[in-house]
Amino acid sequence: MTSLVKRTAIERVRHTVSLVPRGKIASYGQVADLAGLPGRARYVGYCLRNTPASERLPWHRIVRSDGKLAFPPQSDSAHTQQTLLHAEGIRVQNNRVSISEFGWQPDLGALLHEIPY
DNA sequence: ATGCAGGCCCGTC
DNA sequence: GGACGGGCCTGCA
Repeated sequence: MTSLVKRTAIERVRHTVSLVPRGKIASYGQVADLAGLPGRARYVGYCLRNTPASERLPWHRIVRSDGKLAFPPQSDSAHTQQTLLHAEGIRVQNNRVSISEFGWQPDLGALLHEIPY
């Protein structure tokens, strides 16, 4: 299953996002770094926006570096994201989550096995 | 804490 | 080519 040939950037991004475990969150920049695309946080946002729901990516586990959700507080998307996070036991208050509490801290050694970048 | 200006890099027009 | 904007980030006021 662990294909070592995830070439295109968008596939790398999607793959990396898919590795974020339930109940944890990661930032756009973090995903970009892990995907071997340092400095391209915005690109990660672009990818998620353009990823069809059929991909079943845990897009809701991706937030800004300060823990805030990337959507306007009252938007449908923000509401959906909050609901999904809540369902995983992640508390969302004032449109933000606690990085220290829920931030994903991957084992880089193990990741090297998943993401050879 | 909150806001904003740059800077970043890619995709689209 | 050039211009513009984006589910961003960092630094500084």
